[in-house]
Amino acid sequence: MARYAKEHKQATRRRIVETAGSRLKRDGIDGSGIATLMADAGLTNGAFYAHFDSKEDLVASTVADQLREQRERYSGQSLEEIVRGYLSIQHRDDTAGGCPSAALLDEIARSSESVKRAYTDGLLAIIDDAAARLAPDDPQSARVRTFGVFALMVGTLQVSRALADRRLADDVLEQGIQNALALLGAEQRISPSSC
Amino acid sequence: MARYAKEHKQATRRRIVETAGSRLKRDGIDGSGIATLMADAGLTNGAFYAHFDSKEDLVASTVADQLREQRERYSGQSLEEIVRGYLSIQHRDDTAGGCPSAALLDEIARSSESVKRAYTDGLLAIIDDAAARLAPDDPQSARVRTFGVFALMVGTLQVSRALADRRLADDVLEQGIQNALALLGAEQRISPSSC
DNA sequence: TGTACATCAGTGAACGCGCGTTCACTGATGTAC
DNA sequence: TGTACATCAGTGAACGCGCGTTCACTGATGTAC
Repeated sequence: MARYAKEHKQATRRRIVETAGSRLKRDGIDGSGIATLMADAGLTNGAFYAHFDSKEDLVASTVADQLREQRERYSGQSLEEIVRGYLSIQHRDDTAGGCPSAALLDEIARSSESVKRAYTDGLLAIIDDAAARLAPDDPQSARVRTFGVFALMVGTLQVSRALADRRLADDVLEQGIQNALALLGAEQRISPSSC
Repeated sequence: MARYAKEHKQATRRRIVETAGSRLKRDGIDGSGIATLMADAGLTNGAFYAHFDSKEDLVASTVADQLREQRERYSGQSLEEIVRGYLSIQHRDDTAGGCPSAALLDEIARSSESVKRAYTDGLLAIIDDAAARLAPDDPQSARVRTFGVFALMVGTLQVSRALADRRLADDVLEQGIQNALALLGAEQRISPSSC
């Protein structure tokens, strides 16, 4: 009945979403056209609408996929490793392969509700993972504090990327590591021994 | 000799730069066309190139102007007032009238060297003002620490803007205020009394 | 004071191009006989 | 085993539109006589 293995189309869709991840992070949402996104996946523009309702639909799917990938990456690392990797020079210099928040956050803020919803849901999963590790007894209370540390890391990476002075940009990253670890340390101190 | 008062053209240029500030922050760099930017200033697209070499030239000028305006705004406020104003719900909900870093940072990071240079220079002036207040005896040493607090505020505002859940977005802002004040406090403690 | 003129800020149409989206089609596939 | 066929993932040209940029022009201005 099925002329192609039923995984075929799904695999193509997954390939589009994955290559779109790099392209969107490198060139931005407004800076990436459908034809380019499809060419990255080895296809032509016409096939796009067999997989997605609209560009917005692809962006929402890609944002969700990127955050899922980030979440998996973090699951094998300690919180300190996450901070040091996130605020590393390699990550700063690899926008296309890095954190979708740092690459796209202000475009996501300007996007439709569906993109923001995909972003919120995907980010909450990451934050709740980290919060559970930070305060195993009461992860709910650690959620907002974890958001705070995450926001600090995102802002630091973005500032470092936007500075034209490389040495200054490197110093800002290093300062960000210290700030993030200080905030994490302050919060970890809360459960074992207050004051 | 001069058919128009010599301030005339400069005033028009200033008007374009000012109205472009709001438009760029609202719709992004890639999201704002020349014709729209000129219409905002009450002009038509053709006059653009009498004032600027290119769109990039306008963007660099606008980024510099926006940071100059921000700097003036902050000069009349205490550091704590700046933090509370920056991470307020009003600022979060007024992208067009707010901080250019929070609105444009990842597009600036993708921009040409000249835009990044304008951003770096404009931001350094703001940071050095704050560093001088934080550590009057040795502002140079406080520069990078001030960058750290600034980056935390930018990231927090951006995350708050991108979240689809308003209550969560408000909580993130509040947490950001506490984090920023904690980092400022920790640093102020350094000069008066260590430990 | 009144008229002719040079200046130049701003107009608006046009350039080639890429955008998001649509659609008639192609051609490789697995199935049916 | 070999041929005819239905399926449908993917093609590529086309749609109207807005992009950044160029340019021949208009028309209000202040100056010169």
